[in-house]
Amino acid sequence: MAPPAEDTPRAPLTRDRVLETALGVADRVGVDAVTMRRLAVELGVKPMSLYHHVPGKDAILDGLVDRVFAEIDVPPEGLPWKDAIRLRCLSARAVLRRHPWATPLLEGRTSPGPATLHHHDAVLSCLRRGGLSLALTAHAYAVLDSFVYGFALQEATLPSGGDEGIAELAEHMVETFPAGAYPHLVELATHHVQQPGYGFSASFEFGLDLLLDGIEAAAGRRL
Amino acid sequence: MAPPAEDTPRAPLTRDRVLETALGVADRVGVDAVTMRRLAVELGVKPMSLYHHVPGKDAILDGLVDRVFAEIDVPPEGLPWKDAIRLRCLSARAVLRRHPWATPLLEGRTSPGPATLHHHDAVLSCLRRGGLSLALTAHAYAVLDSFVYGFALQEATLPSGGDEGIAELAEHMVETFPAGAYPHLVELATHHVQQPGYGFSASFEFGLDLLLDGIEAAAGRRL
DNA sequence: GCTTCTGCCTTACTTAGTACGGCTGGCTTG
DNA sequence: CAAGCCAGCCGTACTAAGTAAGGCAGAAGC
Repeated sequence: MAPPAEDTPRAPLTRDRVLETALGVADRVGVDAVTMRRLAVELGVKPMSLYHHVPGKDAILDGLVDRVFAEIDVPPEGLPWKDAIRLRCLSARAVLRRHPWATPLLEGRTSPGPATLHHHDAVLSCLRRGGLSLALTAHAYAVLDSFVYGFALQEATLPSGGDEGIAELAEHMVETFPAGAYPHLVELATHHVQQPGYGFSASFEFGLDLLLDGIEAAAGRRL
Repeated sequence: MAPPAEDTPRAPLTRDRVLETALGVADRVGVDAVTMRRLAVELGVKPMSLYHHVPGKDAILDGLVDRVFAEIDVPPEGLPWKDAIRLRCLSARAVLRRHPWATPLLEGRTSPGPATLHHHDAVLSCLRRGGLSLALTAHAYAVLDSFVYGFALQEATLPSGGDEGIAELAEHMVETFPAGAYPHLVELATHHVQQPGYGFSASFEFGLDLLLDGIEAAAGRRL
């Protein structure tokens, strides 16, 4: 059937193929399914063979985080800092929506990879070249990161079905409340979340613009 | 030695005592040390006995999260919404600094406890009674939560030594960089973080006030 | 005094990460 | 061309952790 010269029983194991497989498993089944044994099966190999290419499971998770950072789009050159940062934040959130399992890993992982470091450096570069002082840059950096990760984290725990999924969840939760308890949660759940046109996502741009405008104003005051 | 009438070999096991012990272990050793076996030892009991008082480990983690929420201070009555929310956010962050292990647990846990729900309801109540529309309340809620959790999450992964600890970490990291790479990270680390008077914490109030002012302005525009 | 029930224990299974050493086939080297 | 070496993979086994199933003993009630 196949040409006998190259039946390639399988490609040789490499760190890269391990990470590739891990990313696939995480996207398809969830990050909890990323176990050494599972990866071994998917690669047609025995568990301990993985250790010849990665130091251990932590290194795999570190590698996954770095791959996710690498997916964040780089904005075109020449944009004003505010627009460039805005695009980066939007892209970061989009990436984290594609890989919801990744968000809890982002923080908490020590030893950032090259893509991670490069991303952070690029953000700082953009702010500084926009004329922000070092002190204000540090504030902006901390604040924007916090917001983007925090928001992504909330989205990651929400049901995957998007805004209708949220509405469904809200209905479920309200049903379990003791009657009369948490009136404002109930109000929000029934009169807002379950209304047509609701979108949790809209809050992201709302908050992001609040922060960006505020940073811009602070920059104008030479802070 | 001891009075024979009541040597109280040990208090009876209860869900509350289990949670109490778990909280202690998490604070002293970290949340990873909260294992069923460890809790059993601390309570002078065998592991499986715990299951007669809690359904499983997840329930214990849920309980811990709820206890943490319960520690958030309630602001005095009669404050303007902005001040009241500000105090709540500051208190929430302070609580999460006391229990750094808790931050990654907050989101991701399904089935929130009564203290958690009550806290959320109180925040919503405050915003609505401040005159914010339901839509703006939803935005404000999502945005503030994201920021507070995101910031706390960053703090949780930072070294516990406070701002000097950060400076030390920054120095360490810079040393591992290839020469010339990540110039802006290096600049930030050496010319800002390691300067006397630096405080990562200051960024929290910076960002919080940006958000609160922005929300207030939006409320003024009757959004 | 016997029953029942509550509270704790015993045993054992499952999943995961990973330490340690063995085997083998292809490439280097004489 | 043959011998050997080594990179890459495998087998075995240990540890830690969650938890399912049933047993036993002392206290409370009939």
